[in-house]
Amino acid sequence: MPEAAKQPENAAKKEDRRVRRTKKLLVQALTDLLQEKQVKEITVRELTDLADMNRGTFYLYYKDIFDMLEKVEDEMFRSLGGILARHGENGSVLQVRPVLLDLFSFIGENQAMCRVLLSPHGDMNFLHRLNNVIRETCLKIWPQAQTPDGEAEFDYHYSFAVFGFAGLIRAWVSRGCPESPEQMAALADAMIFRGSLAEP
Amino acid sequence: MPEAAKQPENAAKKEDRRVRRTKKLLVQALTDLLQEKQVKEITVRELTDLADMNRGTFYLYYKDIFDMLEKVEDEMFRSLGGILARHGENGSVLQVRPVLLDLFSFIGENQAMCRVLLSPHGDMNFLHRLNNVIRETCLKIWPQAQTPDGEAEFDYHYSFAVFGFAGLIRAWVSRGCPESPEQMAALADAMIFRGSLAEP
DNA sequence: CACGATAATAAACATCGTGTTGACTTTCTC
DNA sequence: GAGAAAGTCAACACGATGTTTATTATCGTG
Repeated sequence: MPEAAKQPENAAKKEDRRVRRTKKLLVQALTDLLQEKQVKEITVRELTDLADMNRGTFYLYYKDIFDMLEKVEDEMFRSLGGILARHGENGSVLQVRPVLLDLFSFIGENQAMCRVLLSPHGDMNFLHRLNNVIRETCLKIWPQAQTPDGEAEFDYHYSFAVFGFAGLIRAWVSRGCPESPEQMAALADAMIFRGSLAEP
Repeated sequence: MPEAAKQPENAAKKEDRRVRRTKKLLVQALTDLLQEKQVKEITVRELTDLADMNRGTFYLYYKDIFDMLEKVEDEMFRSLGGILARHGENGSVLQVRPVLLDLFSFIGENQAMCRVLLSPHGDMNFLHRLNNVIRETCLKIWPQAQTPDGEAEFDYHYSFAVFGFAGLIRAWVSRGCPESPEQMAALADAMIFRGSLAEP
């Protein structure tokens, strides 16, 4: 039985306009609510009320609020992965500054979501996923960084760097990103490689 | 009507033995549950079931699960505040290394709670409170650190340092604290003041 | 444009956790 | 030992959940 490929596995095919609209409204509502309360305090009812849609519609796409947050993060990491991959594809040794610049540009474009994810109401899992993505990318495309002094040592250095990086991002977006991505890239570069509280 | 001071406002007075036992059981149960699931997924019922006590008893002390977590964190920050205050009381300029040593010792003693608070299931608010405590302490007892280059600049440097510090702690406790507090203090010192990915 | 397909709505449902109450039993402190 | 306070047990109304059904609105395509 042929049962021809009705829906192409290639999910790149654009979604129905109604679906896009619904998801966008839900994400917008979630972003708004996350500014004033914890994820755990948000109910499906108030989310759909704010988005002005039927409660049942939510369950067409998400299992619960947390599942939704995770899928939103998935989308961010998909973009992030693309950025990191582009810097590693030419085979040469990674240049740090351009990567940082692209990262800060991307973050600036996604201010609202980054702000809530790193806020006190935010999601610790986001930090951990960020840690893993950057760590593994560095392992792949930055050979000389591997095992500076044992596996644990490596873990410690990267945990510090990535969490510190996240802290910098948090401070930046919570101020509304007044500095340019170039300035922030330079600042991050200095703090990662020469110390965050070092005397100049 | 006299209504003499029945319960002394001085809360330092030891609690009833039953209260101590109940709270300890609840904290233990919470710590256990946080190892396998998000805060938001924990119900009062399963918490009290695990602690083997009546559900109503929980509400004698806490409003809900999140309120409980916050009170547990309060206790940690109370201890932490004491540690930081002791280093600042002699009036002299702060010595960084001894502070770091005491911090890592304290964290080692509170491994279980630190592990869950900084895990993917953890609490972002904990990170922010940590940030504020350390930042304000430094402002008080470390005069030369004030406004290295404007208020924003100061914020960026401390956010990086404190979040990085938290990342280091996370990596350490998630490995079971195999290194000594002395080793970790030295490592943290180096990363904060000379960079986390600097060449040696 | 008109068609079939599919997304969204509306209402109803059982289920579960919540937070609070009152009467009781146990345990602590003095 | 006596009085006070903590813990237990059962019950309650309430609200959010997740699922279902029939119905309507909107979409993409030929």
